[in-house]
Amino acid sequence: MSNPEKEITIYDIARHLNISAATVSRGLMDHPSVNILTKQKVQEAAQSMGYRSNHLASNLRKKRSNIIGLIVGNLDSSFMTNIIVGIDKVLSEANYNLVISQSLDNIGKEVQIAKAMYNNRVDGLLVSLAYDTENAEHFESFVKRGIPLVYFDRIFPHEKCPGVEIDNAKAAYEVTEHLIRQGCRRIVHITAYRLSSVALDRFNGYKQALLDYNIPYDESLVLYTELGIEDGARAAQTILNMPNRPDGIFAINDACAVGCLKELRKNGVSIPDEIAIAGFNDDAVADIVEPGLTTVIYKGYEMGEVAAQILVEKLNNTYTATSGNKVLLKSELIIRESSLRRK
Amino acid sequence: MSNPEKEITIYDIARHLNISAATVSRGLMDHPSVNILTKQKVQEAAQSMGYRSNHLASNLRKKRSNIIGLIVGNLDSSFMTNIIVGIDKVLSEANYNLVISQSLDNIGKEVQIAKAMYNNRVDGLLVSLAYDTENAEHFESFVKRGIPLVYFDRIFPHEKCPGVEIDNAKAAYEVTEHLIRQGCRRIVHITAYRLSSVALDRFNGYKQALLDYNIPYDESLVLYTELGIEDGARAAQTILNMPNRPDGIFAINDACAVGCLKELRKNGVSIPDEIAIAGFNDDAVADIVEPGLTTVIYKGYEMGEVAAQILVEKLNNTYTATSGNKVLLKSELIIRESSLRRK
DNA sequence: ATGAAAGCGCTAACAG
DNA sequence: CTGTTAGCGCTTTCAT
Repeated sequence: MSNPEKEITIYDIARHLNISAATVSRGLMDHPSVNILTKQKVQEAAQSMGYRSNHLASNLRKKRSNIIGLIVGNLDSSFMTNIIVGIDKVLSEANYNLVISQSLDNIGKEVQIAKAMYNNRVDGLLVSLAYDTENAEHFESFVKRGIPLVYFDRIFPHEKCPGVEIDNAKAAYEVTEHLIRQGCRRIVHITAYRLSSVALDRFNGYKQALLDYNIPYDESLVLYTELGIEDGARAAQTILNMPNRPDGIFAINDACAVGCLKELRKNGVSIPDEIAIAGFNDDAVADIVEPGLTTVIYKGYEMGEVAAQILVEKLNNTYTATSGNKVLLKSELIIRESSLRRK
Repeated sequence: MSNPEKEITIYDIARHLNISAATVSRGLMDHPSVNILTKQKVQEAAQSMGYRSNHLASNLRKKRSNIIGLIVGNLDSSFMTNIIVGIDKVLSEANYNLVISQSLDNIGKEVQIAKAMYNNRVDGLLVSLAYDTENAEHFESFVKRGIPLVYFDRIFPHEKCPGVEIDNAKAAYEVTEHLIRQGCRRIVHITAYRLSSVALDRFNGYKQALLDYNIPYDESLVLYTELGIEDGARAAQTILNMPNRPDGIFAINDACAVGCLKELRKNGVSIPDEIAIAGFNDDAVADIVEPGLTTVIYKGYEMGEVAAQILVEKLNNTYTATSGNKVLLKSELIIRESSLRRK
């Protein structure tokens, strides 16, 4: 079973062509100082002899793995799919391999993955943190070794690690403003149990909008949850039991918003007339649920591309930090029926 | 920037302990013929000196990349997420790295990915084919070189390549049977434009159920689509224009079923009373749409685990083929309101 | 139970 | 422009 045709090496080509292996190597990698004719001969021979380069050997020699690690909370969204497509495009053009792991939004798993990637000698790292990650000590080993690390979406502010994200505060401000303009005065904010930078920024956007529109901030209207569909349903119960029932809800993700919306309707609440609802992310469910969920969309593809591009630049030492080491991408409010009141 | 502490090698440990590098190597990999005391010393030294093994070097020596390639149509589903978790569990225990690529259900991209993985010298391959892949010639190079390949979910029957899937025909039979028992007599079947093995099996299950229940098979009730949400909506239009309107729909995926369901309702069709609908996969949307979509669920985690396990066994040469080289996993019909008629 | 030595296939000084 | 040479860090005969 295990004797397929022998692998061809540069030595075989060298012998065949009566030149040195070094020249073959140079010819293959298109080194400038090789005669164009020799180059041609080498490349033709490689082709016809069925040569494929041995990355293991060249990587060992160059002390690089050519592998980029990607750590995300969860792969299960079209947003993340698009991010990966963007990343993949940039990295494959730059000849890197992508090793993907999902932390399942579990900080313990994230630590473990980081360690594994460190031992596997990835050349660089792209990370979107787990929901409940509050510090980034488990990534310090990379920073210390000078292995570049770029955060995206769920970032951790760090002097050495650029972050690509949207302006969460601004987007959240716009969502809240929209609800206010629809007439909402008591707006519940459903956020994460532990305030990541993303959650915090959105929280601040929410508060700022209230402030600007002279609506008092009411602490009792902020609900801290795990952000799953069921958590949304649970939040709905809490809301139903509130003495002074709110007239608007802004959840920081769609799953939670949808769970909440469905539960409220099940209990006879009219959406958006009694309570208007908005989410965040534009997951597939946002357009499927009835009524359609108002939400914030942002382009994963672009985010992946930008993050990967920065990483490649860091790997090539051509990266020049932007101010604050952050890149902000555009996002957009999508208004659907869950928040649109007929005047 | 790039002078972090020097990497420790087995030679450093050897020197430190006044033994040979060979012994260190053996000690580190727990070789039986090494004195237990020496082993301890080696492992302690490795620990305290901050050693991490260099996979690049050992891989070169062992002529293995330690990388498994995973090719899927699309990462965007909780089903696929679970598959990957299952795969990841088995492979990381077996000390393999996972490189993931998505073909975006595009056969051209799939061919390109296969070639890249071949050149990157993956040790093995796990593949779920793109929707429109009709042959597997682009994987023959792997077979020829004796690189093990295991298909899952969307498989291509091949003597050398085991496939892990569910009993699609049986599941489709059960869906159709359920619709028939709800009183449906004219059941539309929405399937893929190109009949993959998965689509074909489901198609056959559908036909068999009709046969068993003495319902004539009507070719005009079979709709060939691209299976997206919008394609479902388009299918709904086709159905609305049918002279003799059907009373049941069985789509082979949920996205398409949901698109169809929403469009029918928009046109005033009562679901399930006028038309009952069922899908396949239990995507998140199936439980969000109203009415809830009847569908087929199967455990991705298990499928990933089994496929990866088989691959590992093939890599260790301990795999013994099952009959027909196929493994069938369980699936289950989930009945929701989209097909449940009150009697 | 341990060591010496060779070599996996490639790249990068250095020399010419 | 090309060749020589020396490793990258590890594993593995073959000795001892």
